[in-house]
Amino acid sequence: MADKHELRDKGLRLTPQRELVLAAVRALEHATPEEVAEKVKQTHPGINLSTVYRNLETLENVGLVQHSHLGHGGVRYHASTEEIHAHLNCESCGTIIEVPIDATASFTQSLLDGYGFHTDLAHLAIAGRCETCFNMPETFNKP
Amino acid sequence: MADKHELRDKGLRLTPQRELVLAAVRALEHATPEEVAEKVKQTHPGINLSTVYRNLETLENVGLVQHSHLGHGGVRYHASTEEIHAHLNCESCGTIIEVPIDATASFTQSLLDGYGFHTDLAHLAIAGRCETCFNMPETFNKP
DNA sequence: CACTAATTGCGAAAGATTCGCACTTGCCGC
DNA sequence: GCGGCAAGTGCGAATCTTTCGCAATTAGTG
Ligand SMILES: [Mn+2]
Ligand SMILES: [Mn+2]
Ligand SMILES: [Zn+2]
Ligand SMILES: [Zn+2]
Repeated sequence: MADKHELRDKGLRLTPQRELVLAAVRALEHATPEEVAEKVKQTHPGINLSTVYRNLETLENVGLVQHSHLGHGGVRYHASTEEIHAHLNCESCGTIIEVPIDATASFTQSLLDGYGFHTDLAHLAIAGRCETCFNMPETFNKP
Repeated sequence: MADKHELRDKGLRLTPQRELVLAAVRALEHATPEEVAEKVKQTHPGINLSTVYRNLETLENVGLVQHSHLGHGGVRYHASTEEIHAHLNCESCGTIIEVPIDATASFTQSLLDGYGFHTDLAHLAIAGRCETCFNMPETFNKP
């Protein structure tokens, strides 16, 4: 559960909705706002989807959660942790593989050297096919 | 402009709308369906947005255009060329830097070796900040 | 030129996210 | 503890983007 103080410490009011949204993001890993709402409804059935959206934005502003774009679907939220990671998103089965950011360091460095580009690999996923799906071409969903 | 035969050669009917959509994608580079429609309207004001969407899909199915996701905004289409490229998308100013795919080969190889993941860097952009925007923090648009 | 299937235009529908606004509630000071 | 007020919530409507159904049009074929 969300520690009572971490929200207050960020200057946020402590509401049941806000606590539950944060807890849901932590529990679900890479959840859409819709999925977060679904989870929160288990404990607080009356919560409104707007409230979920607003709290996700608020929690992101204070750094407790982050969003990323995994591809066709909508935005997904995950809890901020000390270990930043990139997402490898299989476009056939939707599996997400997390890659520690230092496994990508030489690549991002080369983009900096070659193009002056400061890469944020956490924000957008890297698309592709996982091993399993790659070996079953008939399952290829159109990206 | 679009060569009359290339559409027929793909088994597609040659309609003014279809030709103009293809020409617009080629002229615009990384355009949204909306932008494509806007461009086509200069020559063919009556074109319907649905027709643009349908033609983009059709042209993609025969390989003449491709879409990619640059981030928050919607899908963008560009003409298929022999040189596949990844997109570096500056989240502040929207600039897109194209990176030849072989500049990314050692990275994608490392994802294959480490995770069995077959990467398609053309489909989703790589987010970050261009040199200019990186040096003017006040311009940071929220991603 | 006539026929048929593909394509188009149009309006409505669907899905995702945002907004306006009146009502409620957490929090601060007294 | 209590009151006041700004922050937060619920609700419904508005937006924005993309898709669909269907009747009318049109490209391609012979
Ligand atoms: Mn896609
Ligand atoms: Mn984003
Ligand atoms: Zn997969
Ligand atoms: Zn920039």
